[in-house]
Amino acid sequence: MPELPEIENIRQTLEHLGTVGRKFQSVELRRQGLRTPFPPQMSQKLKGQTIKGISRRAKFLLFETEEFVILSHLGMTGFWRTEQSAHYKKHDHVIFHFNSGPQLILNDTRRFGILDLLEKSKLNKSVWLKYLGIEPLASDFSGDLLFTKSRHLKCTIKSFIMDQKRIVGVGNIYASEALFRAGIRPTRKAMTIKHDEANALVESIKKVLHEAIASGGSTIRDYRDPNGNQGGFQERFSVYNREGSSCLQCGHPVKAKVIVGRNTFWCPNCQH
DNA sequence: CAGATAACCTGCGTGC
DNA sequence: TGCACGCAGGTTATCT
Repeated sequence: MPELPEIENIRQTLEHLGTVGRKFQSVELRRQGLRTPFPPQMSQKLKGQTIKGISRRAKFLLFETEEFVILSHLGMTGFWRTEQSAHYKKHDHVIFHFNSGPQLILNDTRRFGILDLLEKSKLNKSVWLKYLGIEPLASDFSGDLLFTKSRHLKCTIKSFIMDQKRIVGVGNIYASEALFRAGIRPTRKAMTIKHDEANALVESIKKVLHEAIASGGSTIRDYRDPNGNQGGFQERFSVYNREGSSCLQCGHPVKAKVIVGRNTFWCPNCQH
């Protein structure tokens, strides 16, 4: 489900809801795990710990306490929501109970998500974060960098920008959208991207991610922020999910094709 | 070894 | 109405 803009939106919404400062009473695990087993002794370890901050790395949400970091990846269908009463829904797998304020509930239909607990000092060495690439919204993510890193690579430019070992946070929606804005076909080999195209692509990635964050992310089916609100960026897709419809820029029909296992959309007239 | 594909899991829309 | 099939925001184990 969620790519960088959705995770960032969840992070900001949780902050606005006053999650920072809450103290854990218990953690209720309603099954053994998701994609991986839940960490042992989670409730015992977190009891009495206070959430000091909520940050994001790639598509991971990180809840920091005095001693630990709770690491949450939402896979395809995961989301967090707050709930005043103990009224649970199907696929509510984890409930954070605090000393005050609403409960925080992790719901994940397909269970592709991850929830882990790490000692603070072991965070950066953890297998989850160790191999992650550069943050696309960081100032050192530049056209120069993308150009240099993509030389001699035979993979498509689409799979390049979606590879979390290289660039983090860009998933299937924003890959198509960024390539459209940059005028680059997703089928191009990464090694054929010219220097000025690399510059345009990096600018497009940053811009599309910023715009998506500002409009609350994209809701295709499951995504909700912790208040239960849908995103708004799906109404502003240029190409994603628009196969056969007219390109908003030139009127040509939008094409679709599966690339590295994911459906991919582009305008054959605007993108070269 | 880089790159492509299958598998993990549930639900929903489509077409017969 | 029912059922089979394909497809969905991600990642990784397994192939070629």
